[in-house]
Amino acid sequence: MPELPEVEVVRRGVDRWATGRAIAGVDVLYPRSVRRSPGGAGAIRSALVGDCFRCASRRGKYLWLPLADGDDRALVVHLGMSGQVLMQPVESDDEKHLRVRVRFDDDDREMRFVDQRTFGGVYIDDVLDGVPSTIAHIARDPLDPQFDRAATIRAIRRKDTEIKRVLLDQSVISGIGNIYADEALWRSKVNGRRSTGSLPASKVGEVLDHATVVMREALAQGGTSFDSLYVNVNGESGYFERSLDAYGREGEPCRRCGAPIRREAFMNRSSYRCPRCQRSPRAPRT
DNA sequence: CCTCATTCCTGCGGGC
DNA sequence: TGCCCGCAGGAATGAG
Repeated sequence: MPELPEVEVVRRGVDRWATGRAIAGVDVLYPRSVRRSPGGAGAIRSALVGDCFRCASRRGKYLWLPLADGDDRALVVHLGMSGQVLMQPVESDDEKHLRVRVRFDDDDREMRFVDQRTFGGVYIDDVLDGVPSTIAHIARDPLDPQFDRAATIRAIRRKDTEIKRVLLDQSVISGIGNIYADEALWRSKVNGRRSTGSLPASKVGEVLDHATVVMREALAQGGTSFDSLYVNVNGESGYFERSLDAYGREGEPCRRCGAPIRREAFMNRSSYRCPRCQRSPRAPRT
């Protein structure tokens, strides 16, 4: 499940291998994957062919590739649940779930958007003030140099809801998904059901800092794996099995206190927490 | 304005 | 052995 670290790995790979190369063609093999693109496959093709990507940018879990000649337009990529971007030799077989292919004039590798569950997609968008218009509502992520920690703490505490919900709210802070939310809460010893109002600003800051650190650590691990030419532009950070303390560890002992990690339903998905380190709030929210 | 449930999708694995 | 069903969850959407 690509969250900020995985998407950043993809960004680095694309930035390195796909920019500056003249685009020869675009094949859309599955229209659903371009459903957010006005004009569909044809519009994507006419926007890209003959142009080239200037660089690869990212905010939260969104990636975009600004066009060099296009008047401030970009190809936006969102990986959703299962999206990958692969740089593949032109002669290699299509992946089973290959959705979009970008071919280049040179003979080097082509860029492939592969997505099994099709929650993700690619689309053309206008760039306004440096950000595609469709992601203007996405807040800056903690790895953004212009991320405003104090303002984010205020924004979180302004919300009248549970802390985990806000961590997942991309309009408040972006890049955090279910996995890193659980990890940050475990490190902070905070139960995700705690209401934002019941947490002092200092504790919210602690959660934020843990989220930042855990994502940096994941990035440091994932960043090494894409160095090969088979650009691991696929969002696998390798962080999963090795270093997670809470997520997916139901029944396994908490690495701090030994109590078995508990899985609970939350927002139509799962939350993992230590029942001893992350006690339930005393009273239900009123 | 704000919060929250619903919806999209398909492979996998457990249970029978 | 094979089928069915639950589960995985990011984020747009519309209801309340």
